[in-house]
Amino acid sequence: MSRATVSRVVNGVTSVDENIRQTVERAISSTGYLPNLAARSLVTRRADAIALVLPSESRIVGDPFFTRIVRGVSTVLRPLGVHLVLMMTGADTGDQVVADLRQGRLDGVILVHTYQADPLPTLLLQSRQPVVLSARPAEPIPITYVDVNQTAGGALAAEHLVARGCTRVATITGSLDRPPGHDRLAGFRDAMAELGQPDVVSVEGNFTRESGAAAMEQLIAEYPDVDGVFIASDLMAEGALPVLRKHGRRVPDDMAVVGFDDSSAALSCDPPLTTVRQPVEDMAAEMARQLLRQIDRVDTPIRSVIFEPILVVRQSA
Amino acid sequence: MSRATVSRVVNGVTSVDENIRQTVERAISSTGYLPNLAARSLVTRRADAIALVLPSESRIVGDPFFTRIVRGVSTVLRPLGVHLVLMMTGADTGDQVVADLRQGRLDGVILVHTYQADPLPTLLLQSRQPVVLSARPAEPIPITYVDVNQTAGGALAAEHLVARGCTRVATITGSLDRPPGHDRLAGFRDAMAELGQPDVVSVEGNFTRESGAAAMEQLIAEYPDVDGVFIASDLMAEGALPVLRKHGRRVPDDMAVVGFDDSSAALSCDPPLTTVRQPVEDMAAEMARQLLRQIDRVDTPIRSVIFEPILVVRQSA
DNA sequence: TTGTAGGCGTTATCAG
DNA sequence: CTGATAACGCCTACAA
Repeated sequence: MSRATVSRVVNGVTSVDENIRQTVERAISSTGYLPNLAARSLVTRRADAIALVLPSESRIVGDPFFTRIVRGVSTVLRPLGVHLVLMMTGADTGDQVVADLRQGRLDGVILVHTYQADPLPTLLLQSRQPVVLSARPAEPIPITYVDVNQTAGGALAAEHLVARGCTRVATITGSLDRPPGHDRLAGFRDAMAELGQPDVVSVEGNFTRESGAAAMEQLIAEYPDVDGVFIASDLMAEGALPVLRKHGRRVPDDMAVVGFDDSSAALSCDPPLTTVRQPVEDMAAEMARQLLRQIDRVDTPIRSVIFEPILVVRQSA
Repeated sequence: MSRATVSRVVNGVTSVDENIRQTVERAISSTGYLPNLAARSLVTRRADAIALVLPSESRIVGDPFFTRIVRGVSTVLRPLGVHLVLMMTGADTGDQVVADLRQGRLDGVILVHTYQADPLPTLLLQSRQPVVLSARPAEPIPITYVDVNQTAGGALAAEHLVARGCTRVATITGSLDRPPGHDRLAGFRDAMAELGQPDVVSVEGNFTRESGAAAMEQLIAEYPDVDGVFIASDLMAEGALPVLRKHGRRVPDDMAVVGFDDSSAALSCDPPLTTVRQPVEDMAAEMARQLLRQIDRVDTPIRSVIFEPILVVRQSA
C-alpha cells in the first residue's frame, strides 16, 4: 500500500475504499503513527500557528481580561490544532513578527491593545498579512477589528445611576485622546442628556489607579454635592474608593459608583463594584475567527465586529 | 554558488571564505531572503517552540504572577527565536501536548502550577520529553523543577512581625496538603519558635479570598488578643482585611498583616500589603534555561533550583 | 480508486 | 573551502 493512500486516509479524503481505509486506520492506531507537521507545513505552506501580541507594560496583562482573551481565542483555535504563540511587545517585536510570518512560522497575528503610534498594524497591512485588532484603532486605517460598543457602555452606566435615584451625577473619564476614553464619555453624556440631566460634571483621568484617586479628590473638593459617579475603568475606581472612604462618604449610600471593565479590581474593591462588562471571551473568539478567515483566503474584505456590553450590578451602585 | 554554501553562511559556519561570505550576505540583504523554517525544522528535527501550560481555573492567571512568568521566559526565549506556545489546561491538554511533541511541533514543556493529580508530568517523563515544573510536585517524582524557598518565606514573615513588636502572633495557612501551604506554615512556625514565640495560632484556609475572610472571622472570635498575622497568600489577605475593618481593628496598629506572593491584590489592598515576594521573572527564566538544556541534550540530569524570596514592606505591617 | 514520481526548502555527508 | 547529492516526511498532480 502506498504512502499516497495513507496520506489520503490521514487527511480524510473521501475517495478511498472503505476496506483499505479501515486497514490503514488500524495500522495507524496500532503503530501510534502521527504525521510530522514540519513536513506537512513545508508543502501546505501553513504553520498552523498564530501570534497573540500583547503590550508588555500594560495594566491589561495581569488582569482577568487577558486570561479571558486567551480563553476565548483558544476555544476557536484548539479544536483546529492551531497554536497560539504569545508575544509581549518589545523593541523588536514588529520585525520579529513580520519575519516569522514570512518564514512560514506564523499564519497571522492578533494585536491586542496596541498603543497609538504602533507601526505594526500598518506594517502588516502593507505586507498583506492576516491581522486583527482588539479594538478600533485611533487612526482610521482599513483593518479588521473587534470592539465593544463603548458608547453603549457609557449609556448603561448613566441609566443605572439615574434609575437608582442619583440627581447630581459626575464622571471620571479615561484618556480622552484614546477611543475608549472618548467614546465612554460620549455615550455617558448623551444618555444623561436624554435622561434629563444634561449637566454632567467630568474630570479627566488616564486609566491608572493614581489618576482615579486624584480625580476623585478633585471631584469631592469642587463638587461636594455629587451623589453618583461613572468611572471609566475599574482600576481608576479602585483608586477612587479609598478617597471616598477617607472623606467619610459611604458607597453606595452617599455616592453611587459604576466602573467599567469588570476586571479583577471590581471584585476586590470594597464594596464590590457595579461595572460594565465586555463579553471578552466572545470578542476574542470572534477575533480568532476573523483571522482564520483571512488566512483561509487572501483578500477577505475588511470587517469590524461590535459587541454589546452588559451591566454587572454589585454593591457600589 | 551552491545552496550548501549559502546555508553555511546563514548558519554562521566559520569555514567559509571571507569574500564569498560577503557576497552571499550582500545578496541576502538585497533580496530580503529569509530561510523557510518549516524546511529547516524538517531536517533539524527542532520546532524551536516550547509550550507553557497553565491551569485554566487558576487564580494564578489573571494575576501579575502570570505576566511575570511570561516575561521571564521570554527574555530567554526571544533572543534564541524560540516560540512560546500558550496552552490552558483543558480536557485533552495532556494528549494534545504529547502529540505536539511527537509531531515535532514542540520541543519541550513548562508546566506551571499543575494540580496535584495531573498525569501530565509523569506522562512526559515516561515518554522522555523535556519538561520543567514551576514548583516542587506534591509527590516526589524525578523531575526538574524551579521553586521558591517557601519555608524561608514563612520565616521572613515571622521575623518581620516579631521585629515590629507583635507579641501574640497567628497565621492563616493555605491548603496544608499542598507543598506551598505546608512549607510556608512550617517555615513560619519554626522561625517563630526560634524567636521565642512557640505558641503560634493557626487557622487553615485554602488560598481563596473567601477562605481568608472566613479564617479571619474565626481568628478574631477565638483569639481576640492576636496582634499580628501571617496570611499565606495575598488573595486570602484581601479577603481578610475587610473583616478586620468590619470588626474595627485598624491595620497595622491593632493588627499587623503580612501576605505572600506580592500579587496585584497586595497593591490594591487598603492598606497596601507587606508581603513576601518571589523572584518570579528570574525563576521563569531559569525554567526556560533548564528546559533548553534538556532539549539540547537528552539525558540531562534532573535538577531542582531554589530561589530565595524577599520581603516587600508596605503599610500593613 | 490507487500508485508513481516529483517537489516543498533546508541541512548534512562526502568527495573533490 | 566548496559543491554535488541525498535525505527529511509529506502532499499532489498525473497516470494507470
